[in-house]
Amino acid sequence: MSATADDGTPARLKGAASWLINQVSLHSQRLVAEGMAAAGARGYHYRLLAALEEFGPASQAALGRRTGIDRSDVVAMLNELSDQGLVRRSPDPADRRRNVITITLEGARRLHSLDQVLAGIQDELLAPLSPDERAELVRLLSALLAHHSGR
Amino acid sequence: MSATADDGTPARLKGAASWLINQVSLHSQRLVAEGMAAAGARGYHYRLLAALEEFGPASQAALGRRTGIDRSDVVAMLNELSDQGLVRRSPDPADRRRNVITITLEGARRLHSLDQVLAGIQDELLAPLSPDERAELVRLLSALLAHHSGR
DNA sequence: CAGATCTCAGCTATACTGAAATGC
DNA sequence: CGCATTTCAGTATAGCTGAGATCT
Repeated sequence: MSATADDGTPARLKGAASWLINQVSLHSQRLVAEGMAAAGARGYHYRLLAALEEFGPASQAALGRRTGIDRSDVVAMLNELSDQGLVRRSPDPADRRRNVITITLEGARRLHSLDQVLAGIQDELLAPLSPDERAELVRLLSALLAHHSGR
Repeated sequence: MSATADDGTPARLKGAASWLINQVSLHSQRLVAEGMAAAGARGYHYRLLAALEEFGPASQAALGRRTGIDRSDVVAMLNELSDQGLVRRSPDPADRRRNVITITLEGARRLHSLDQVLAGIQDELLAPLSPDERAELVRLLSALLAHHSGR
């Protein structure tokens, strides 16, 4: 008798899209977390820096909306980023409730180096798929995300 | 000027498979958690009941391997399931380190009702996709999972 | 002795909630 | 006044680690 290393997965789970997505997401999150950690960053940092470079200086609330990061976590992440000199936080003269967050030169440099890290992660994550299959996967997932985030 | 309800997502993120998978997984997890909670259960409960019905009575360690649930969490989940009378925990006479976990009649009944719940969830999750697209998505995700779990 | 099993206590990261302080 | 923004404190969950007790 004795078990082989892996006992096999219940058929019900192997056929369920929800199970598959969650399991693959686990591997994906691990790859991102490890890759970012090796570069001294986090997934959240990348999201925020990307939003800042693409859309320019913004309030914390706008950043949260764009990146899907909770207002509360935006505060903590910007503390870390500004401690590292990657962003600047200054009061908005036009609306004194707000802070204007600006990406620094060093922040942009860091973002571009993280771009390389993330590209490597995509390649590792999608390794078994052909270019056509990768594009198809992105298309299908985008359709799901659009449907569920526009609720 | 002025922001619309949604500020848009950075292009870098929209094109990254890792981001898409994680975002869709978030919706998926929410749907599963809500559906199971409405039926008085949890995702972990379904996984364990499914493994027990498909492979028969098993030790806790084997259950953990089959369902991807940590040994430590298996303990807590089986406490809940046996409190509800859905499984029975008895010492293994052949190996006194082990417990033999058996699904009860009521456990099997519960599993079948959760099958219906989960089918509804798949349908909601994959709503915007055609049957062919759903099959293709499952195929692509299965390939990714096979690649990354066989490391 | 090494190694497997079950259990408990506790940790980390992600995502989120509630409420206060401030300003529009 | 209602509403938005920033901040802090705290919650929930999943996944995981370490260690002890027991047994093969």
